[in-house]
Amino acid sequence: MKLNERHLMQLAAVLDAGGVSEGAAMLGLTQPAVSRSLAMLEARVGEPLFVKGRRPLQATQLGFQLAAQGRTIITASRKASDAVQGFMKGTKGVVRVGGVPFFMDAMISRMIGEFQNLEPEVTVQQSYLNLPEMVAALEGNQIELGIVPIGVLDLGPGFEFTEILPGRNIVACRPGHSLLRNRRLRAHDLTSFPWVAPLPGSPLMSDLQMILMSIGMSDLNIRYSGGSLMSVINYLAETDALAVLPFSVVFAQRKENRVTVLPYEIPQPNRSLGILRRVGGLRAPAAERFAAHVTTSFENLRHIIKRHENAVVWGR
Amino acid sequence: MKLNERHLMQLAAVLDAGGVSEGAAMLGLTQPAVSRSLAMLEARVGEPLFVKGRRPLQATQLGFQLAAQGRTIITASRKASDAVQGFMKGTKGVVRVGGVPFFMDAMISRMIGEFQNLEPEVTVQQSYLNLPEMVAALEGNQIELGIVPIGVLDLGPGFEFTEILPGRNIVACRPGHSLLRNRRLRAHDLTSFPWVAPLPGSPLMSDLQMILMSIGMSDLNIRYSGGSLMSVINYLAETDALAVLPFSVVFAQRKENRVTVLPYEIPQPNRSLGILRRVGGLRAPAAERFAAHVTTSFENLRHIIKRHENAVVWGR
DNA sequence: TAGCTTCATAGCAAAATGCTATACAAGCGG
DNA sequence: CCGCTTGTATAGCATTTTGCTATGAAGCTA
Repeated sequence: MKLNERHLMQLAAVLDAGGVSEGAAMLGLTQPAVSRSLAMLEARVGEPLFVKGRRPLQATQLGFQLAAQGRTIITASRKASDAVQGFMKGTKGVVRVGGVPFFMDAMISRMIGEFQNLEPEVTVQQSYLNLPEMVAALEGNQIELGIVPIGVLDLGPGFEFTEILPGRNIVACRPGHSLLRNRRLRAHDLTSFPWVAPLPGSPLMSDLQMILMSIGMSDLNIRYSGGSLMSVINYLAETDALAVLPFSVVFAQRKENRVTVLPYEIPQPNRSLGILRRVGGLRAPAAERFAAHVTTSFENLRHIIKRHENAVVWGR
Repeated sequence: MKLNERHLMQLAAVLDAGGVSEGAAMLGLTQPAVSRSLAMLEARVGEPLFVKGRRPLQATQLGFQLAAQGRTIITASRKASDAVQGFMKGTKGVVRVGGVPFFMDAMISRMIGEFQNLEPEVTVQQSYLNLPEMVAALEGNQIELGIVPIGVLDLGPGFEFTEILPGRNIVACRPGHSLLRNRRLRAHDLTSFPWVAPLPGSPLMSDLQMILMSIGMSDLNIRYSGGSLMSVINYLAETDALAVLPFSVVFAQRKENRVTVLPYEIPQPNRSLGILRRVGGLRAPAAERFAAHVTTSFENLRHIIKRHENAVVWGR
């Protein structure tokens, strides 16, 4: 007993509007069209849906039950239309963002929150990815956007990279660390403390290698590795350990005052944080909106950093 | 932007089945039919719903969102079909029962419970009506069944009355009432106690008038009136008041032992409790089932009463 | 009972839907 | 890398459905 969904919708409209003519008008149809639909539905069902010879129109119990389903069909249909509208305007839908863990935790998660204060109907699915997986995920349409630091731009065609912040790493430690009292730090000062290692495969890991070389040490005393940003910060706050972190990540934590910058010059990576996406990919207006939001947020952040640095010699 | 609901359903089926051909099969259609539907939907939406040139078929985010709506449409449609099936078998739907208050409270409410243990998907809407309103409600299709005591069967055509229990009233009082100790009660013994009056307009009210006449008193000492069955029983249990009640109603309360029958013969009404319904009315299989259940329940009750009376001279 | 309003039916044109047959494209194994 | 397999898109056609206008029938109200 398969019923015609259109008929169910018309039934619902008629009951809600209180008459065939009104229901037809509500759907933008003529009265005879709806009248026939009801007759066909009734014939299909084999039971009366209306009490005959009654004005104003009165539905049977079965009529009410079917109308209830018709109503949910109407609702679903309108939701579908709304989803399309919202998708095109970028005010609805799902944005899947992959990113390197520390930046996601330190900055992007906040920006997602800000963004959703403006666009509450956009859902964001965050995932943690480093460059290789990110490229694969973009190509496989698993994510719309990637947040990643990239050096040489040799990703081939089909990808677009929007720079949002120049890469700049620092050595981080807890406030009150004994090294902060030294006027001029030497390399061997740093090697006498334990270090936190970033995740293997992350850009920071190769940066740590660079520092190692510049310091001239073949290996550091690494006692902790694998933690997320919160873990690392918690760890740094409790110990005298040192870690290589992006400056902006530490800057974003300035209000909490749990980590600070050790004034020691380290070699800087030739790399920028940016938004990676497919250029030939599918339209995803909500993702574009989010990308724009992230871009302007970082633009603002850059100014804030500059003002901050002018005001105080931060980290000393 | 009005989308075709059928297309949305097909989209959902295709995504759930994992392919156009499988989705088509699931809906009992051919692959080209569904393929074209998807193309039309995509054209209407103006955005791709599938990632092109990918096998296995991969939907876009928008495709997923629309499919979700399609899925609810499919569900609603199936629910509508189920509602029809259930209606015809009498296993689904709404039964609206009107009845005289005391019988509804004493017996029918229990039977509704029993019935729904067998037919959990039938909803029952109970209302309290006396005969005139009940006839109007049946004619106006506000209720399917009425439970009412009727004397002369002059309801005109279009109504059907199924007798379920002969009318038999008794005088009720609390167990331990002083009158129960009297061997032979006289009329004036009863008039020296206060009485509970039934609701005005109820059959019991006219029965009370009859008793009044048989006792030869022009008025009784009425101190309480208007209560539902529970109120009346609570009242009787607390006082030495007397009340005219249908025997079966008191019998139904025998386990609680809060009211009992005073062994005094009163004139019996020429009236039977029964189920009233429209004969030319709409089919209502669930209501028929319920009516059958009530009928057999009362049939059983009649036997139980008989056995009970054989075993003990009840009420003394 | 007359008149008004509202629903049902008739008849027709246009669109949508379904089918079969066939062309096309993506993955896969040799 | 080529052909094979599998699955999707397109073509063409018959049928059904859907929409409209015009008109008839039926309740309600005065």
